Amino acid sequence: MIQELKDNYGHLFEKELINEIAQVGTFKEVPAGYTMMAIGDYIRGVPLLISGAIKVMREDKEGDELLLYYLESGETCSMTMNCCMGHTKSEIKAVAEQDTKLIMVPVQKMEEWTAKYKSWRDFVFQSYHNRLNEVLHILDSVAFEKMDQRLVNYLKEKVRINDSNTIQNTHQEIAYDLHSSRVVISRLLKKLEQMGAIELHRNHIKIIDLE
Amino acid sequence: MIQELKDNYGHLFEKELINEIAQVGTFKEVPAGYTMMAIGDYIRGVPLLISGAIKVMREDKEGDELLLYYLESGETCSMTMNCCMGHTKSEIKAVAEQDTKLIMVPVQKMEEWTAKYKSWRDFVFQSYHNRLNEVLHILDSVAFEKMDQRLVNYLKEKVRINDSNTIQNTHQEIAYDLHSSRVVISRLLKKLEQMGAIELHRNHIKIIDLE
DNA sequence: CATTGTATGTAACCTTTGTTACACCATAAC
DNA sequence: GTTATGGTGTAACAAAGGTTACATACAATG
Repeated sequence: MIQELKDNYGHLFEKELINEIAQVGTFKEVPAGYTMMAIGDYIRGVPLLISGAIKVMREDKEGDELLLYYLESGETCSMTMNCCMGHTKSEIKAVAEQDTKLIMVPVQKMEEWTAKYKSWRDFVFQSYHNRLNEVLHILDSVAFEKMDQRLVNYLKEKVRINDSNTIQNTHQEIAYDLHSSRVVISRLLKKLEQMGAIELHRNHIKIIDLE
Repeated sequence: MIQELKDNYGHLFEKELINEIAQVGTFKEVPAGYTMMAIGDYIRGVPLLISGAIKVMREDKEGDELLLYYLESGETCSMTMNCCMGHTKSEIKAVAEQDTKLIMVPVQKMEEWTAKYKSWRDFVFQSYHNRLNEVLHILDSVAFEKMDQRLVNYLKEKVRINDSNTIQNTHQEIAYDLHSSRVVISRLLKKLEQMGAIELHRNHIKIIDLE
């Protein structure tokens, strides 16, 4: 575990902090598709990602979903901290986008380290900073852009996160992420195909050129 | 200034911190409607609100706006901190909703106090926590609700912030805040009037009962 | 009182998005 | 093979919201 911590967090944390994390943290491996947190869950710990990616979503009362952002290696979940601080339940849902390795740190340590280590403090602030910006960008997207542009952004981000030009999703799954309907997404995807930007196949989409 | 700090922040900060703030902070008074920050501005300091309220907005490239939330007394602007940390320009616009009194603290002090005072640390985290939640609620609203419901939410919030059942705005101004068009807002307001929820007048709206 | 500028009301129309319905096709299960 | 299941394509329609256009009303000013 120490080695993985050094590889992914060595440039962020001082040696003593790395050691403390190694002592109290527990290593976890979760498969793609695994639901790591649901709305209303109580928070047990703060995750530090080693590899893979986690998809973070918002949900309304009717169970409608909206993709917020992805967490990648070297990142943590501000929302989790958010909940710990407020001693409230989770307001988001988190699902492994890929097979993911991470270290869970008990929440009590958070405050202790915040006082003790400048590097931890900076990390937590930076994390809040990043998350706030990402939520703002999603808000921009939902408020100011039309569905065709949102779909293109979505596909680009998928390509980046999974580092592959093939997107392994059904139209229905994409519709859930964008909080739209399958028919609308199929329609817009078909338009993109006719423009030569993508190729449609059953259960996967090949990205040619989203310019 | 000390007295105002004690009144509004005495329950949050220890005496030494209050004294430090009083030493380095500058007291400001801004009239309703004053633009305190525009997109792209560099940040000079962190504001601590004493009285009044500040409207925080997002803007896209075309200059279209969207109301994010209001800052009230005892609150600060995480976005500002956000920008200080990243040494980036402002991503939001801030306009005084009412005549507002506040204290500006130079950004350099922020990091110093974060190490020195637990109460300041807690305040900053709490502030991030609140802002993140507010942005999430706006996102919920934009993503999951229709314009009629968003309008009702908007009117309710206006009543709360200004502590008055009369809203001093034109339909056009409301349309800007909700990123809609004047005609749509007039249409929906008229519907609310016919339902007996509000009374429409030139330049102001009287709220009767939004249930 | 006449003029001007701004706020509001309303109709007609268009675009985007969502809904329903159904056909067709690929794959896996039998 | 046949059947069942789930994914995709498409048409027809509905609803929400945005746009254009214009009438009207109010208030401030000269």
